[in-house]
Amino acid sequence: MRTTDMEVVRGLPLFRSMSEQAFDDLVQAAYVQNFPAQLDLIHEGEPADFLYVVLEGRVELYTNWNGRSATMGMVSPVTTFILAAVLKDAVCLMSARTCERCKLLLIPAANVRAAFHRDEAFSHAIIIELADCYRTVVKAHKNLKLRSGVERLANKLLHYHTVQGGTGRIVLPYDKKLLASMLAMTPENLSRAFNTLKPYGVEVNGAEITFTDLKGLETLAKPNPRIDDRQV
Amino acid sequence: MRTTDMEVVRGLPLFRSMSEQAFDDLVQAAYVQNFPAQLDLIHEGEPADFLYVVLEGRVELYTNWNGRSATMGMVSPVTTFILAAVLKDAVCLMSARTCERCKLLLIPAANVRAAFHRDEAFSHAIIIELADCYRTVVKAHKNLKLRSGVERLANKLLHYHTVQGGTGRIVLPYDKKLLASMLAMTPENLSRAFNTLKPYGVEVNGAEITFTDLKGLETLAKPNPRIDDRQV
DNA sequence: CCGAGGGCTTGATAAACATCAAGAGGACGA
DNA sequence: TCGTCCTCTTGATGTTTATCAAGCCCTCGG
Repeated sequence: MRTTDMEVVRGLPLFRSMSEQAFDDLVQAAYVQNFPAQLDLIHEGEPADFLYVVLEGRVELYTNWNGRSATMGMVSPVTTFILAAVLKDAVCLMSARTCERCKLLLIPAANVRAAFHRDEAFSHAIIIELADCYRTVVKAHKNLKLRSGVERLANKLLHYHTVQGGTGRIVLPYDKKLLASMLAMTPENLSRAFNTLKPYGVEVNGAEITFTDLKGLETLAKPNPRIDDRQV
Repeated sequence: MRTTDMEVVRGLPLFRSMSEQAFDDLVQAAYVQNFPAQLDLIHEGEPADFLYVVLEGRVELYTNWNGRSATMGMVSPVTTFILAAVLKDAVCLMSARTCERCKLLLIPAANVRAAFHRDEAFSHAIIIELADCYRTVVKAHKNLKLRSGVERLANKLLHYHTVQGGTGRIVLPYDKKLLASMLAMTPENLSRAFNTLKPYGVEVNGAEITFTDLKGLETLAKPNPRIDDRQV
């Protein structure tokens, strides 16, 4: 692993507080690998052999049942995924595939489990990380249960607007097909939802969106920190 | 706290492995309280002051947004709830209310946080508990995203059938109004969903349900351990 | 320059689900 | 005993969302 990659990983809240020794052990056993776009990394139902860390590119978590498919989440750099399955030594509940070319760090599951038994600071960091994961899924669940498709889109747009500096103009970070599946809707309905938001000052131009009536949009969206904010 | 209550709590996976000392400290600070039915215990958005343990009765976790309401889960004895918020010292993401008369153990949040910093076995138990919580919500999310209302009902019935001994006959543990909100549907649609299942050998008689074509029902329901099983 | 394919949009149609209204039946207290 | 309340069910209707089909536009390779 390149030194810069290692420093970035070391800087994550999950690894920041663990001992030098324990971190070195973990990194020794791990390896970095590049994957092409659209490659299946994990199939749900299989054991979790590695804790993954996304260094570059984006990974989609999804799930299947009875011929249907649903996107469960997107993982951006620099974040870990399938931590819970690794810790429990259980099968994965979700599948994962690369959206684009990705650079990933793979840490063998057994080493992660050994590390948290040996390093107390690490196990405390895991507790916070797992609590965050849990709360993230609860928020996603609330988003889906309480809001219509249009409302989910409106809040997602406001979220991007905040993240991208609040200039009244954003660029969608994904193509609309992927955005649709993140919002649990079909591409057709995403298109219609954008039309529904037109009277609220949402102007679409390819991946570029401008807002001419932010207050109106917020009145519709009614953003809520306990659904929309990462850090709550 | 009565001795028998204390023994039951001590026997939970979350508390089983912690030291005598640490458990005593926790219990000293805690207190048992009885609550009437339909009482609000927690409002989402408020700080998590206590870790709750349900000793008797059932508690509903729910959430509100923009005038709408959704049931997020039911807590049965003997189980804890709002662990994640307590550990993070964060606001609750869900509200909680008693369904019936309840006996609860309330452990002050600060004591829980102190305990996991002091007792390593406890922090390991917390990790497993949080991983379980996480995976439970992921399963609930999959259930909602991938299945129709009728399919969710069919799987819930099969689940009860297994839990209640597989005799071809079950008794619903909740009234149908609550069952409906657990299945994320209206009472009207639950009633219609039961009718849809009639051709699959599901006979309803108040809270008592008999199955005359389990194979047919399973063909429709397509139960999946990674959605329906508690222990996966 | 053309043609193929993919992303995106739009319209028509159908399925799933919620809402509103009404009524049957049972529990309970006056 | 009666009336009231509540649960549950059923029908009619409207909303939301998915599906199917078609077409536009852009890119890319020949």
